Amino acid sequence: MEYNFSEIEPRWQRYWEINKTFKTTDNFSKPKYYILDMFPYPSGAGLHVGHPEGYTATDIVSRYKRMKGYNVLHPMGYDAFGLPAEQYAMQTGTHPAVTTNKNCDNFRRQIKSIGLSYDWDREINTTDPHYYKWTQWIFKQLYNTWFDETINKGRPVSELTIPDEIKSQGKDAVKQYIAGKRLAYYDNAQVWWCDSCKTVCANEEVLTDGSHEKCGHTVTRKNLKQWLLRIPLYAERLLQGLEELDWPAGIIDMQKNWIGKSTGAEIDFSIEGLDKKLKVYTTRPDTLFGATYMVISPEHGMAGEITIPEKKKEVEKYIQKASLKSDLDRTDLAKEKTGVFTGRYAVNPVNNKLIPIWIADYVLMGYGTGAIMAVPAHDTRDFEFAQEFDLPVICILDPKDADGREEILKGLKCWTEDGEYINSSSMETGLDINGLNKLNGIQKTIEWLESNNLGKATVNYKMRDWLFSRQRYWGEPFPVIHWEDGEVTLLDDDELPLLLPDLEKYTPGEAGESPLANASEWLHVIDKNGRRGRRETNTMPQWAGSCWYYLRYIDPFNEQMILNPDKEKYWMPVDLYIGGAEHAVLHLLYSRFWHKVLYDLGIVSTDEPFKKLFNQGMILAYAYETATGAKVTSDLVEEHEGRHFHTKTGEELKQIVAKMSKSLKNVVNPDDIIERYGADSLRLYEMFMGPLDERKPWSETGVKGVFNFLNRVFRFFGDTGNINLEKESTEVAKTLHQTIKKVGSDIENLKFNTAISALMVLNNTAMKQGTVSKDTAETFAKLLSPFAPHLGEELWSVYGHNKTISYEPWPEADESLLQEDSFEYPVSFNGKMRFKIELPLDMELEDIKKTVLSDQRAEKWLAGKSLRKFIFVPKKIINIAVN
RNA sequence: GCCCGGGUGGCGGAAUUGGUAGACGCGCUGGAUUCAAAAUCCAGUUCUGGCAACAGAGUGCGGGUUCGAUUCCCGCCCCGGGUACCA
Repeated sequence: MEYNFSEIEPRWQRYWEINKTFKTTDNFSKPKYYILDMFPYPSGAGLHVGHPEGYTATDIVSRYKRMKGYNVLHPMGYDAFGLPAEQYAMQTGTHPAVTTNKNCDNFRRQIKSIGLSYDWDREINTTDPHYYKWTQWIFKQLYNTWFDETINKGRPVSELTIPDEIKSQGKDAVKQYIAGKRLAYYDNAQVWWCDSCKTVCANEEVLTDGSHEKCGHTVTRKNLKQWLLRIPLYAERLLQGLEELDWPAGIIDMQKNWIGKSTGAEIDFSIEGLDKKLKVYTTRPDTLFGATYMVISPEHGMAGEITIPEKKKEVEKYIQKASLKSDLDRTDLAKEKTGVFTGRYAVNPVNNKLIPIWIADYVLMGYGTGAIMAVPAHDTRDFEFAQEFDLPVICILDPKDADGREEILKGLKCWTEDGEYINSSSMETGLDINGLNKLNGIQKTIEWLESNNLGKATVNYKMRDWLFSRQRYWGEPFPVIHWEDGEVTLLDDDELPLLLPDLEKYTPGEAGESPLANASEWLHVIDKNGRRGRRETNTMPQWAGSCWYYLRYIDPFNEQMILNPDKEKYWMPVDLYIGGAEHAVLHLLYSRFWHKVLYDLGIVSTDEPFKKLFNQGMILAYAYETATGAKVTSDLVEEHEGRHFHTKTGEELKQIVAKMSKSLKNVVNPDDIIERYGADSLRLYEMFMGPLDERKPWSETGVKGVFNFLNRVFRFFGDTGNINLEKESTEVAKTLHQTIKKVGSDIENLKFNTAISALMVLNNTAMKQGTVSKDTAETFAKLLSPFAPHLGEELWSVYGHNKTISYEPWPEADESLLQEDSFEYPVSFNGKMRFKIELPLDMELEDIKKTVLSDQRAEKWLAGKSLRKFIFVPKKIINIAVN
């Protein structure tokens, strides 16, 4: 009988759909398992083979967990706001909702054709007003929350105590005070602007080379009034929370890095001739004695007053140049140090020495206090600057036995490591750290600073406020009105959702405003007192909808509340979350932030949303190039005997691995694979290629390999003529139970490639045996079904069952069958395996020694040598060391 | 520069974390079946030498620890990702 996948697969997909096989109920008595995929942006191009990789992995775990008796929540939806649909609308006038719905339909069709066991009744779409109503509602919560640093927790602004001195200044002062505390605020900000997308973007969206991660165009700086979220207030919580997560170490590192915690001290320097202090932040207060100059950033607020009149012109010129420089490609210019002397001096608090104050753009306004004390002897950047401008270098840290100590002591070389302090005491001020090491030096200096009121220990974070508005049409509108008198109000809950208005045209409004500025009817509002107002024209970034979608799956149709608390308590947290590593800092950090705010407000019961995270690796493709490195599109390549040639020139080509791309013509479409080999083959191949988290190249012959395996399975296990044994043979029984054990533990560890290989071994063993018992066949079908569910169901029905295999109990391995009473020991001489010998497990060591050493095959390795050591490791190895 | 990954046959990849290196699959070689091909089945397949039994070498490179190292330690090289004047 033929393995007719194109008949089998749609038939089971219909069965699942009609019977709602994978509908999840809120049966709180069962143990739950929430398994989530990062939902896709439904692009017009449809699914690529990368999507089914993660989806199949989660599907296997879902099906396995169901068979293990769990109540499984496994939903799917669409992150459907986004630029492409809007750009298409600009060109064609088609409403983005139309494009989006069409693309979602296509995605749904494609996803269903893979046989994934989602509960389709919970499908969500971020562009659905029923959904974004709650995105807007969360924005309101952020707006109405402040962060209480004394208890490290977000609280409603209604619980914010207003200091009396603010109260006494009147209503506006109070409003301003509250605005300064809200997690969401509207303010003038230096923002990154992408001129290609005609929108601002968050720091996180700008790549290292200064390009926009969405479109690749270089971004520029702009000053605009925008919505921002005070995510740094949660920096410590976001950092601490990482400790308890079962996430890839790399992602944890990246998040830690992004948060960028550093500890040090803020130190006040008095300024000669000015009744003001200059505050610096440093991680090395211990090096104060080596501070030979100071630097403030060109944007520093005190630049003007610090600069002496004679230097004004020069300084202004430098500041002007620096401001232009931020518009250029900064990375190229970054290396060379530039700066200008202000003419003014500060007083070093540890020894009262005067040190010059410079302005230089290597000091950034956005970090610390925007001012530093420069210690050229022990900081590479300061050292470079000192060399450039011939400033003194005083070594205060003896590197002891390090290379180049002499040069370091003379200040000719920079030393950033530990050592022993020298030149670090002052009779005048009473501080002396000579002889101490770095750790103690830092501690003692901070104590001295604090007791003399000159500074204090401080913690700093790299993470900045999150720029939360975009000049786009196709996003969630802010439920915000700006009134003519300057007041900003939010809509009431019963006014949500604030719907996106339909537009005639989707081009941006005046002066880079969002297209919503064109929606005049929608835009202008009048309150009951006749006051005029204008709605916020910016929309939320795409991250907004994906920040909390995992919560809505739990209760997708609740119109009264974001989700029911009982359901939330049952289903949260997400037990397993699989998606691409490209979201390491963006989506995963933003989500965690929102979640923590919702937790503080009592809306969710867990502090972290995603317990276990796993990243699937990218699927690459083979590409071809000539000897000179010129790429050849895949349609011009032919293969003979494992070598590759150009179809036109006959030239031999080199096979390389590259990202799938249209230009190389090596993009694989899952639809084609399903048509030729079936969904089960697609699933199986994607899992068999290699470890889930590694990047790996697609190979069509590899698909044929697993297709071949499924054919063999169908021919053997699908033929009841082969299933006639009363009692299973020992060999097959043993392999079967080994396979049960291995497949189960491999699924738990997401090692699908080796699980499939174990199934192949079992199939090979069974086929060799020629006939198996019904129990073996049914067990095999169960083990196979999470991986190849259509074939699993088909076999199950061939065995006479009329109900789905999806909820059949997962087989248990019979350990007694795996017990051995003997073991075939490899015998090595000096670590090199020479022969094998079967020995009973209960044999005494002395007998083993005698048996092995007297074995005929041992003779030649012992001849003329003396026995040094006899190593016996039970059930492992015998090694004989000879001289 | 710094922080993570990763280098194993012709290819994708296994190896219970110190114990038989190369499971499983692809490809290739030979054979069976066939008028022939496809499909299928059987056998072989790390490299070198040998008809073979067998021997030697072998997990990026160089050292080390150990009875024994793909696995642990030290020093390098290459590839991929992240990040970058963060004081």
